[in-house]
Amino acid sequence: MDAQLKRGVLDVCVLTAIKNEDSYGYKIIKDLKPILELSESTLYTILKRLEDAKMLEVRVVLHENRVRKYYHITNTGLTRIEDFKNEWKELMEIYSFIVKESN
Amino acid sequence: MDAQLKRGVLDVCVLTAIKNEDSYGYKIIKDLKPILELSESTLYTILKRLEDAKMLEVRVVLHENRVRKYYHITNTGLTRIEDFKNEWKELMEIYSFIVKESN
DNA sequence: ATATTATACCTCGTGATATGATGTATATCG
DNA sequence: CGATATACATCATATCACGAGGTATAATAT
Repeated sequence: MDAQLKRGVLDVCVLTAIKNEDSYGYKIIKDLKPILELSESTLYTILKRLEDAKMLEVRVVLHENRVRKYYHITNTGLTRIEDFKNEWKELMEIYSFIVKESN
Repeated sequence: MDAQLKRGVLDVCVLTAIKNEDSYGYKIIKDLKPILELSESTLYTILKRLEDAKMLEVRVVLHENRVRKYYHITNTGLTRIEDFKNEWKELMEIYSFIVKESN
């Protein structure tokens, strides 16, 4: 999938992957795999960005001698998802324009 | 509208604006205004990029002592639009995932 | 025993790209 | 005569996806 098209949905996908149950990087990548392929470097960059933006809160857990960073979505993060849904409506209008003009 | 979400559709919008009738920068901005706001710096950058990618061909015309650059879409440009429509299907699946998880 | 794979994190450099600021020039209208 | 419309262009900046590379432990295969 085109990288440019991905940009608008990537962070919302990550937020969605965390929304119903706290999760951590490695698991998020596996969970999203059927929906959207994303590399570790991409994901960890996004997680950092979302944490800085206070859309996620982090909790470090030791699991079988390995560090796991569990992320929890905040209200700001939930708002981001809702905002996206509204932006999607605008995007649908743009798509309609493209299809309409194509024949 | 979020700049990141725009990125995936901007070039295809410009191609669509030119598709049925050759057009030029200034006119494209005005034509797209109801659909999508884009600045001159953005548009001219995109036109240059699409021309470099052989998706557009340019023809310079003198109109009332002012230079106009008319752009014509190529087969490569038309293919880009069709490719976008297929990518849109993938994007719809991602959107479905986001909505489904948000119940 | 040793090599590979899975789990789990991270950073750095690069390339693509949207956009504001700024610049040039002509025509028209108040 | 000044403002606005028409019409082009470039540069610097900021954002961001992603490959390449790094660290470390546990489980599985050879």
